[in-house]
Amino acid sequence: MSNNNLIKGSLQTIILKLLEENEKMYGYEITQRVKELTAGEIKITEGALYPALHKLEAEGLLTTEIQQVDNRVRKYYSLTKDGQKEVTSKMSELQGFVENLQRILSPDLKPGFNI
Amino acid sequence: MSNNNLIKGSLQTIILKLLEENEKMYGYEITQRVKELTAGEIKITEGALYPALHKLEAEGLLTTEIQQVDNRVRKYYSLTKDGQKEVTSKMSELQGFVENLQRILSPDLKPGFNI
DNA sequence: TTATATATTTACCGATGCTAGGTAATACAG
DNA sequence: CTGTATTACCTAGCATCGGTAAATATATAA
Repeated sequence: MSNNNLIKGSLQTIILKLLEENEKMYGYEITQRVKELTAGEIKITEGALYPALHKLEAEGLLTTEIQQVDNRVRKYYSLTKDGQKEVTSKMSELQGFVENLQRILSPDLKPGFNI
Repeated sequence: MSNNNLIKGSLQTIILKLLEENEKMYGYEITQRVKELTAGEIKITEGALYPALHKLEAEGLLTTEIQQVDNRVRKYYSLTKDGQKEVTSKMSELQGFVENLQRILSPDLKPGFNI
């Protein structure tokens, strides 16, 4: 689905942040939301997403809850307390990185930046 | 030197952009410049930098020129014409990515963004 | 002489995401 | 009724990218 080699390292942050905003999402929903938000420019592949979700769950940052919808099983993910802390941490890490990237790539301007 | 897993995919862009600005740089110089610009927060490791430089050279985006400085060999890199085109391309790609990241991670604000 | 800074190189490793396939139910078109 | 698309999840194996750590070599300071 995606040929974007830049996502590396930010997928976890994306997942966590979306779950911070939505409280409860299932995998497929996440892929669709990201597609929507970026007008189809970033597509999270299932091969990347599901292993990432499982890893975050194994780390105790997410919990799951299975729901039956039209005879179809849906697995909802939501943040644990550790997960909530981690969002903040990951977000500021990413913000810091983008700021540094800016310092390297745009030597002229050094304004405040928020993400 | 670095534990930043976010650089993935942007190292080439960093190298190319620095060479666009400086016209001629050697490897060690690049690591030091990045360190300076980011107050030591981003450190390009040699194990990442030199292979990347060799790859860019093999792709015809960079050319090299050896200089003797104090009995020490220094390998200067500079952009080829293809390299100059590639900087523009890579920069807008990265900018586009950061914009998309913003749309995902900061659902509130959608201002113009430059990098 | 030992450590530090400059300067380049490379073999091997680890993390992360992608490809491509499987499973399964629903819905719609031919 | 069959094929295709959509929804929804999972995973083995691969590819890419950067990091670790070591080697090599010179100069300089402690």
